[in-house]
Amino acid sequence: MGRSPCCEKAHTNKGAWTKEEDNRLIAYIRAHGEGCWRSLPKAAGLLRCGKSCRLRWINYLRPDLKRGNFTEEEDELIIKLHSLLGNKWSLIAGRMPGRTDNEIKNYWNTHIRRKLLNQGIDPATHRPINEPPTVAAATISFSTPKKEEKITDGFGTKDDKNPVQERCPDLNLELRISPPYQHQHEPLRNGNSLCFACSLGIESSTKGCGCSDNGTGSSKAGYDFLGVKSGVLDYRSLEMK
DNA sequence: AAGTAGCTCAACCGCATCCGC
DNA sequence: AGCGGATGCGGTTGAGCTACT
Repeated sequence: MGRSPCCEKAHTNKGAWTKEEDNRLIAYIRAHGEGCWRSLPKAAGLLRCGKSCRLRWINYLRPDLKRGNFTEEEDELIIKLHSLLGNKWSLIAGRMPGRTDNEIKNYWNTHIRRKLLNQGIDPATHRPINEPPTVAAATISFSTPKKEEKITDGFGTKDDKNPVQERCPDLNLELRISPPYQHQHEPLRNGNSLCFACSLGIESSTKGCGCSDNGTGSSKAGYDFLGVKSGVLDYRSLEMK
């Protein structure tokens, strides 16, 4: 059957945006707000597809964008977040106010990757390139994998015959996480437990999560994954998108 | 000055996911 | 529950720029 194209390609501009187009888009969104990208181009008088408008706004025109070079602190934060989240650029961007996923992705590919390689660190695994295999490996789970679901996590695609796993047999690519050992015997003070996704604010609701946050706010309960709450990695101070 | 190799980043493409019906 | 449209995401491309020969 096939999906219909997101827009009528024969009647849309492509390539670099002109100042005039930018102004039209800015004016329209200021007047009407974001949303309904599909109908926006027509309403705004733009010969662009909705996707293109959305991308232009999010990556370039949004007033809250920081622009400019990344600081050393931002570098380190990107590296930390990437080591936790993999190539989940939108999640990483959500924890870096004023930065876009596209910007971070480009910056990673052009600067940080090379920087890590120069330091002898594998940018995919965040381990020394020549490090011998170790026994322990952190395992992270954002959700219960569906049957036949393939999950990409920045370390490759997880299949039964995952070549990455063959190369790195110590890597547990099931990516599950459990609370620290003592919590398994010692319930949290308020009786709640919280999954990693809710703890980091990745899961926007508990609908598909199943943790016992019950909408009480992810900052209230939960264990301190990698020091997220204790300040080793303090993401609470960072705004969400 | 001309050629070209390398780099950067805005933009595109296709697929995944969400959500209303 | 299933379908289909809308939106979001990550990988990739290519134009423009700079550095080097």
